[in-house]
Amino acid sequence: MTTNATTLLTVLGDPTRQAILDLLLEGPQPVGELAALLPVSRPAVSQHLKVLKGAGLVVDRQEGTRRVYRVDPDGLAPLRAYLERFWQTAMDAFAQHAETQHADNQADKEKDR
Amino acid sequence: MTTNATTLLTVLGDPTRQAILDLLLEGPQPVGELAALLPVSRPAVSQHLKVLKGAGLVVDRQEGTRRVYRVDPDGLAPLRAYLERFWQTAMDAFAQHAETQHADNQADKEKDR
DNA sequence: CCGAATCGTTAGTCGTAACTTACGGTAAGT
DNA sequence: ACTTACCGTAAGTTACGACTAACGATTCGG
Repeated sequence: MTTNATTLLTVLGDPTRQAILDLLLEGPQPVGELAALLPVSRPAVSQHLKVLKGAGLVVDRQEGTRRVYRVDPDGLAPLRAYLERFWQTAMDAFAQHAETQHADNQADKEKDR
Repeated sequence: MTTNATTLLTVLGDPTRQAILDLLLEGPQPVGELAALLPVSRPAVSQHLKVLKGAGLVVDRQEGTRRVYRVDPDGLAPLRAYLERFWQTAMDAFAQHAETQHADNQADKEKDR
C-alpha cells in the first residue's frame, strides 16, 4: 500500500516503531527476536509491526513457524519526496525574505542620504 | 538548537504541528493568524510552536505586540540525512538479499542436475 | 496613563493509543 | 496425536500528550 507523507510521519512518530525499524535495518528478523531486544512485550511488537506493514514500511514472509519482517525501502519514498519539496519551498521563501530584507536595507541607505 | 532525527520524527508526528508547518510554508505568520486557520485554540498553537521552536524547525521574531513565526529550512537537515542513510542501508540490504536469493536459486539448479 | 491587542504560561480535563494479559491458531518435531 | 514453539488478536488498563480555560506579561495607541 502506498501512503502519503502525513500518515507516514504519524506512523514514524512513535519511538518504539523507530526502534523496530532501526533493528530491522541490520537485517530481517522474526517477531520474537525483535521483542527480546526491546523493552516491550511480544504482542506490542506485533501490533507495531501491523501498523508499519499497513504503512508500507515493512513486509513479512512466513518461514516455518516464524514470521520474518524486513524493511521496504520504497515505503519511505513519499516521505522523502515530501521533505524535499518542503525543504525546497522553505528555502525559496527564505531567499525571498532575504532579498526583501536586502531591498529594505537598500531603501534605508537611500533614505540616509 | 540542533536535534537528532529521532526527536524530529516524534515532533513531526502530531497532525496539528504538521498543519502549522504547512501553513508557515506559505509565509511567516503570527500566532493568532495561525490559530484562526486551524481548528484549535490559540494557546494550543502557542504550545505547538514552542515544541517546534525547541526542535529547531521554526524561528520567531517579535514584531510589535505580535510574534511572527517562520520555518527554519536547516532544521530538517538531520532528518533528511537520517532518511537518506536509512534508505541507503535498506537498499543495500535488499540488494544483498536479492543476491543471496539468486545464489540459492543457482545452487538449486546445480542440485537439480 | 489607561485601555486594547497579542501572546506565553499554568493548571486541569479528556481522549487516544501504547501496553499487558489471556486466548486461540498454525506449523514442525517426536 | 501430543507437545512445543511462535505468532496474531481481543479485551482491558494505563500513561501520556493534546486541548481548553483562566491568568499574567508586554507592547502600542489614544
